[in-house]
Amino acid sequence: MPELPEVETIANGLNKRVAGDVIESVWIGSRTQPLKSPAQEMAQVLEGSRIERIRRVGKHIVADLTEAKRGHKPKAQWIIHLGMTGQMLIAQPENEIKKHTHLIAKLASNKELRFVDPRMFGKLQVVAAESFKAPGSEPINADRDHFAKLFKGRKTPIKSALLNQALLSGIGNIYADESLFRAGIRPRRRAASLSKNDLTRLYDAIQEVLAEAIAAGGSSVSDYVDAEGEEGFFQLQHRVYQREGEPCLVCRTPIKRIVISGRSSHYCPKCQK
DNA sequence: ACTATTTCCTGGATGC
DNA sequence: TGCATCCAGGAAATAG
Repeated sequence: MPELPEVETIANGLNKRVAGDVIESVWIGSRTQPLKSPAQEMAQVLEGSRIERIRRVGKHIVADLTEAKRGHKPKAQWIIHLGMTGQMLIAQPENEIKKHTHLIAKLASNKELRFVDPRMFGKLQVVAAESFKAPGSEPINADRDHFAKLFKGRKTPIKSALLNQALLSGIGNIYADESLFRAGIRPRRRAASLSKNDLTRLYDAIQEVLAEAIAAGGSSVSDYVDAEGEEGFFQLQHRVYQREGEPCLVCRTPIKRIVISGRSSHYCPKCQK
C-alpha cells in the first residue's frame, strides 16, 4: 500500500519522465468510483494542460498544470491518491492495457500516463491551481514541538493517531508499525500517555524509517510498483510489519499481531512498552 | 471536538 | 478442481 515513501518514489519518477510534457487527450473508463471530480470536468481540465511539475504532498501525488498554449499560466492541480492498490504508470501506446485501467492520458511525447486500480480506493481529482493542501502536517522534518502537540490530550491509541492523516499526512500502516517498534512504544498506548522522551524517540524513529524507506524506493507489499513498474525493496528491512510469529530481530521474542480500529498492528511484546 | 465503527472494492488465500 | 468465504486496508461517512 503506497504510503509516504512509495508516493515520494512514484512522484519523483513521474516528474523525471513527464514534467514539461503536454496532455493531448484523455480517456476515462466507465467506473466512476475513483473519480472525485466529474469525468467530463477532469478530461476537460487535463486536455491541453502542460505538466509543470509532479511532487508528493502527504500521500497525494500533485501535478501542477499550466495552459499549454498560453505560456505557463497556472491552470489547475491534478491530485492523485493511490489508495491501496492504485498505480500511475508511464506506458507506451502499444503496451497492453491492464485490467482495471480507469484513465489514460495521452501525452505530446507519445507516452501515456495510465491510472490502474483494481480495488478502486484510489482517487483522482482536479482542483484550482495552487489550492491543494494536505489535511495534516508533513512528517519529514516536522517541528518537534508541533509534533508533540499533535498527540496532546488524545485518548486514542498512538497507532491510530499516527494513521490519522489530519494530524500527520503520509504515515500508513507499515511505517506506523515500524516507527513504533524503533521507538520502543506499544501501538495500543494512549497517545496522550507518551512522555516527552517517548515523543522524542518516536519523532526520531519516524525520520529514520521514512528516510531509509525512501532510499530503498519504498516497500513492495501488495502490488506496489513505481512509475516505471519497478518494485521497491524496503519490505526486506521491515522489522515487525507482517512478521507475526517470527522472532524479534533484537530479542528473538515472537512478534505479535493485534487489531487496532480494524487495522493489523505488529509489535514486539518485549521491546515495546 | 473527538473517537469508534462501517463502508467502499477486488484478488489472493483458505477451507470444505 | 471448484466454489464459497474471509481478509487486507486508506479515508470518507456515519454513529455515538
